[in-house]
Amino acid sequence: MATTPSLPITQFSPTKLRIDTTNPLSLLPKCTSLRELKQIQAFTIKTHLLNDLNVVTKLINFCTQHPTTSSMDHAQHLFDGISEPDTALFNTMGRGYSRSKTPFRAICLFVQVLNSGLFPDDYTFPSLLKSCASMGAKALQEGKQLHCFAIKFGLNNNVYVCPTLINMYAECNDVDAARRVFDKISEPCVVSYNAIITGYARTSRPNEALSLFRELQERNIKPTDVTMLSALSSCALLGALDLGKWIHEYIKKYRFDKYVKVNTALIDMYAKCGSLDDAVSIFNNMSVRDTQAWSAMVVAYATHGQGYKAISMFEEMKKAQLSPDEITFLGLLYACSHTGLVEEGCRYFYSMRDKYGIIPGIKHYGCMVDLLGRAGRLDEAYRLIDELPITPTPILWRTLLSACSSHGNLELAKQVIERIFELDNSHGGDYVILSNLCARAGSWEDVDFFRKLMRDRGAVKVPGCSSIEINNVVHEFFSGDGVHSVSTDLHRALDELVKELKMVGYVPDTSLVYHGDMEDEEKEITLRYHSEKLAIAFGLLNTPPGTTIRVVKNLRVCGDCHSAAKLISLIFDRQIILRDVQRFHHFKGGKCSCGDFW
DNA sequence: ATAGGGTTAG
Repeated sequence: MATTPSLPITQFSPTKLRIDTTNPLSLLPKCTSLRELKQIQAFTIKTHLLNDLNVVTKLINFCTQHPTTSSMDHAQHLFDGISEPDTALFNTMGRGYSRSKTPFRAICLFVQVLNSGLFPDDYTFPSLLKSCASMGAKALQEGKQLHCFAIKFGLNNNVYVCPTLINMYAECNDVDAARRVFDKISEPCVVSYNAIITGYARTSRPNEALSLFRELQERNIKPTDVTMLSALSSCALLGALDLGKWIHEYIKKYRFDKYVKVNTALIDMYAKCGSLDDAVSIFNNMSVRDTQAWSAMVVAYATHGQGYKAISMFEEMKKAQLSPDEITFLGLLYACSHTGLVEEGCRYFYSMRDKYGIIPGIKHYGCMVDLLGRAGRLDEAYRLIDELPITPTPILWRTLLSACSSHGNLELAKQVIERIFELDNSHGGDYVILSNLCARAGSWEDVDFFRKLMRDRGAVKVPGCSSIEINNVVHEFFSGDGVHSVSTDLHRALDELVKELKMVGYVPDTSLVYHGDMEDEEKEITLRYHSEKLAIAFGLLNTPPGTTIRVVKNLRVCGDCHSAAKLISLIFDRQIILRDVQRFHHFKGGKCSCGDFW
């Protein structure tokens, strides 16, 4: 492979290049390395220019463009040599700190600016606010103080400061504050729109994101590639396939498909909206694919239950000379755990650090707990969490709790729920799992104990909700809708449906119903009006025969609904694609893509 | 010398 030879020192000789020796800075645009910069700097010393603030600022700016440890050290050295820096110099140095991911230093520098009696200007705030944003919620206080200073110096309405303010609040987990800043702008530009739309998309508020996306179009403001990313991610959150397709058309029309990131967001949107085929075709048509695009495909195959394809994507990616990142590994480990490939999963987990130098994060450990737990290696999973180098989250224990539940291990489940309660006792779902486990073991006193505990602590279970999009309208159904109200056409249709299912061998699994003191018939009705059954029945009634039914559920699919969906796909010859909170289930011809392993 | 960014366990 040919490498670009580094420029020989002589090339910087002013006589050979006939360069104005009084202006060594004219060499800066051609400068490509820190070594060359130091040579230019040598000239500035010769010509007594190194005390010129403007010159030093330019040298420092060069060092901070693509910061490395040595270039930042050099910038610091240059900065320290100046006795009376001006605002511009402070700004440049501060931006360097922000870029080199040392946000705290950037903020300390701002304090120096104020103490020196200098005035911050419109260049001062963007990088400082970005520093706060990069630290997340823990920097909200600092961010608010900077906001106050921006107001004090009359810069809060500046066209460059506004979007960073919005972004800072959004990244520091206060999207509503971000919105208040946005709403005060009289004529928001597309960057401010992007900042707030992205904030909503990232905090799982897709409806607000999309309504601002519509507002932007009504105002005839031209969206950018960044707008497309957030709009697509909102569709992905909602599972809104039709809207996603519309945005895809829009992207093609305005040529946003030349951006790799937009294509990656399209892959993710199609995968999350249940159309794996479309995701694959976007990927196949991409001319340039980066690590992120490959990762999106690994995740897509994994969540659709095609573990082996996810793994082969990973192998092909390596052949394409791209290195996996932490997200690629999440997808890969996820694929292994949902396909039951325990040994492979462990091997990949260890190779992360040993071969690729990626330190496993809390989510990777989560995958490992799931992997071992599903395989019934519950004690190993428990030990893994207990010996974690990082503080476990309740989610990690909850993963193990659901493994205990599927393996019927009440003893361990009781230990695990204690560990969960140490961290969070407000999650109704945990009590329900325990109480159901106790019911299955016939331990009715324990059932009452956990039910009472849940009531006393005011812990609530999120109600199950399933939605289905038909002709651009999203219909939502809640679990138990109609159990106590007058029956409608939908309920009558569902009653008929259950009769038909029973004829082909369906037996309602009432052991999954939580309310222990109900009569069996009552339990069966509760089960019958589960949100996913209501949504599927609605889809059967309102779409032409043979159409695929796509349902999105907010929780994990219930076991009884899963059996029912398999039978429905068989007797009505319909494909049903159900997205639950963690994965996809493709029902076809009486079978599910998850192989009943979820 | 100035802004906004997709993929993330259950």
